[in-house]
Amino acid sequence: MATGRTHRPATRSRGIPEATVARLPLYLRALTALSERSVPTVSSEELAAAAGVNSAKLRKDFSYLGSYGTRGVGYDVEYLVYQISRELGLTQDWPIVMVGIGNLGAALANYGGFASRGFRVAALIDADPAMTGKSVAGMAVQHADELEKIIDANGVSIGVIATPAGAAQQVCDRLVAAGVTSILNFAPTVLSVPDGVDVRKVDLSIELQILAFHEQRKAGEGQEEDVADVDVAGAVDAGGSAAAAAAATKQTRKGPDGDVPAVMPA
Amino acid sequence: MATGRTHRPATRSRGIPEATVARLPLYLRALTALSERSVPTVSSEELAAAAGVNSAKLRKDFSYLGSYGTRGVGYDVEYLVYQISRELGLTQDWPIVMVGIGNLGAALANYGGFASRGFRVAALIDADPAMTGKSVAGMAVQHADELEKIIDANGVSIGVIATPAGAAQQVCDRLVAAGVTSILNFAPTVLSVPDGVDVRKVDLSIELQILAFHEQRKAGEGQEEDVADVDVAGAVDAGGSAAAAAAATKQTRKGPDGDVPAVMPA
DNA sequence: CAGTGTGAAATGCTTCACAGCT
DNA sequence: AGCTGTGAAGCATTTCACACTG
Repeated sequence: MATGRTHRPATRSRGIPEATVARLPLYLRALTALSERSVPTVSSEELAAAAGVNSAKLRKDFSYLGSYGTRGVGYDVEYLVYQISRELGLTQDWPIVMVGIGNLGAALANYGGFASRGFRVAALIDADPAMTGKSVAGMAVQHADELEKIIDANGVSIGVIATPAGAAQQVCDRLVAAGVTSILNFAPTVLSVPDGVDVRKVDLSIELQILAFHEQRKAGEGQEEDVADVDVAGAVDAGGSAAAAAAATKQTRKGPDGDVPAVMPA
Repeated sequence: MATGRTHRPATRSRGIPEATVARLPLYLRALTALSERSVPTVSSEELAAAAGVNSAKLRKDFSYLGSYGTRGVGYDVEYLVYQISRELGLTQDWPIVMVGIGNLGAALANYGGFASRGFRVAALIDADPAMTGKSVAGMAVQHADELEKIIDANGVSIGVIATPAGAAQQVCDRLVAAGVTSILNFAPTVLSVPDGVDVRKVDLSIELQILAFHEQRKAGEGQEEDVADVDVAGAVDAGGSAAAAAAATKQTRKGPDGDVPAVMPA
């Protein structure tokens, strides 16, 4: 009890690991699918396969929520759906505002996944007066001036930012000042927020870059040691940045661990 | 997932932790911004702040790449941009195909962040014949029939799936069969792929659900023990699922650790 | 039995703190 | 003097393996 932790007193039992929380929506989705097919129960093995994780992890995850299974049988689908929904806070209604109704914002507004899970788009907001009044996803876009009023009137505590990077921090500040305490950020910027405000970010290009890293590595399979220049898919070089090449010469760079100095224009 | 022999014994020096790889794009973004402002060098402290991480972590991350800094001074911005780009594989050109040009697909096609970082959209593909030939982001949408041909002709190894959930696995299979080995999946489904193919997923509603979890918890701040029903922002209950309530009664549920049975319709 | 729930071991990641270089 | 680079300590997460239960 009273685990003298600095971040979050976590009374006693409410210590659900962040990694587990991040997987609950996944389980929920798999369970919802089963529920729609009227499957009454699942084993940890089956559900884990459907959610794309391993079964030991799933059982451990569920153990943080309580003992919701039946030994020798498995889990009751409907019951688990309810428990996880409740744990995630989806049994209540979450009004959200979306700021920045460009291509991405419109796509998000049209995205069905929100409404189906307790989220309700209370307003679409854009700073461009030309957008005001336009209908997106069956909803009139409102001007940024209305932001505070809308947040207040609807008791909004979650905001979604889909503006260009340059506007994001400013929008964020206004959201926070108006009472929003959770932000989902699609703009490619680091947002700074006061303590007590949560920010999660989704950066589309970051994901691709991570894939590129692994993809590049695949090409260099088989033999290592000679990291020289394995060229993938016919693309040889494309010389990243000329300035970088210049800067490179003035430094005593050292490869990974005394390895080859890597491909670099002398 | 059967970790066959895929999971890299790390020949010796090439053991860059996954967590580090995931942060490299972040550093790169911060560095690019500095570079544009013609800042010549940064300290780990400054760069860490710009990237939103702590400086010890950043230094440790960089140490996996090599010794690219100068003690007493910091890191040369241009040089580091180059090194990270190279490590991520961004000094080469990555042709990608995007499948599913709905709202989200169009948003992605228009998203500037790709082109700026070595990625080149080789083709936009949609299964709907009505979309064929339409121009999106200055590019003609092509029909799904062309998929294999396009992948082959362009040497595409990265695919982006932005189709509805129902079509995703099928599209995925075709991509893989045609030679794609990295997939970025926006459809809310678990994709199964053969060994050697990487999948990363972005699920918009999952992120919101995680925020909701933390948001819900904030409301219960101050006193614990009585988890009864702290109502947030005026939203009282909204009784999740009637079916779940029914299912609930037939089970000897046990709260987190013998805690209150939680709010639940008798 | 079959399948959950969970201590305990293994692995991975972050943070500390300081030696060592410029 | 200042700041990087890194062992070692501290946490968090995953995996193992098996006692326990319906």
